[in-house]
Amino acid sequence: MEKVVSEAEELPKAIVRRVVKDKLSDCSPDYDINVHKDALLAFSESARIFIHYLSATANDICKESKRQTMNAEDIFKALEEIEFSEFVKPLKASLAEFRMKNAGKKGEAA
Amino acid sequence: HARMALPNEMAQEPVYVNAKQYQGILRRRQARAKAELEKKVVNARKPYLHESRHQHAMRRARGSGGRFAKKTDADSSKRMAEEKGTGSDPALSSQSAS
Amino acid sequence: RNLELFWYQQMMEIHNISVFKSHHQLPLARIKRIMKSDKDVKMISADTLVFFSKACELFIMDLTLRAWLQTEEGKRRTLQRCDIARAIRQEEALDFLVDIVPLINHKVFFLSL
DNA sequence: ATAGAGTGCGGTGATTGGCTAAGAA
DNA sequence: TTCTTAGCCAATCACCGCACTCTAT
Repeated sequence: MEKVVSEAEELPKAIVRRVVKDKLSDCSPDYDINVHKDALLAFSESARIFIHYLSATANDICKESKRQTMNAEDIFKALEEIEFSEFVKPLKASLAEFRMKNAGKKGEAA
Repeated sequence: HARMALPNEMAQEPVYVNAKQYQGILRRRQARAKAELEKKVVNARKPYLHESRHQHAMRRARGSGGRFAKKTDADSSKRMAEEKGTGSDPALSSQSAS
Repeated sequence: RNLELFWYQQMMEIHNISVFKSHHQLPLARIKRIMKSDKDVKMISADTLVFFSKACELFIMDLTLRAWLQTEEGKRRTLQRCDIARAIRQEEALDFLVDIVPLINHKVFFLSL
């Protein structure tokens, strides 16, 4: 008798709640939407499963092309495979963001 | 798109799912069945995650509305000499301030 | 003159970068731990981690929108578990969650992968 | 050579419960 | 209508990010 998943492998409730509530206030700006506790748990769990699902798919695609380390293209392909291609565009934007941040950090010259 | 009849877990009426996801769903289902069989798996949600944080919450000052109140030096410092009516009670009878 | 302008522009650039970067909601360390709980996952690059973090965030937002549609249809002001369950049944791409969020009121809770 | 896993150290926001309005039924 | 429950507050401390070193390729 023990817990199936460690709590350490779950996303923090407050953070999931913030993301959900932010989106809800975007959906319904006129009045506030409450979030049931079990609904929050379902969001958290679904997100966890989504990570595993995307991860497994991207891994398959990576192996399929006989490479060892997963790259961005694998993830984009995986997203299309699991029919979340709508995420690809915003993800590319966040990639540029991340590259900018990294470039700004490492490049030190005067 | 191709769909597969997935036996519903607790009803007799099957649910139709995306064929690509069918295998993965079954895999997870049988993994769970296996774990239930060999480990008597139960999901016991703890009421709280950390004992120390629970104790902290129980120990904290509260307004009359049950909300956490701002810490005052009156209670943090051991025994304040005496008196000093802590006139501050931020708790209002009304919850929303809009 | 030009030197001052140059450094001013550099500072603006840096400011823009630091404004941009402040966009991860989900803790990367937690995402990494979740991914590593799959035994097939060995190494995770920094890029990959950021992708998964953002993808996960997008996923939560997408599921929230679809669930909220159900909340509205029920003319309620509280998003509840059944809203998510019905949203999942309404979109084929979310079929992988059918066992995770069942329609009937049962808290069947989860085994990892 | 590069690039990610491991480790340790600060800094900090997630965690947390009693009361009651808000809302599900 | 009755009755259940989610939001509200903010102080501690577990954990996240980031620095570093070490190892693999």
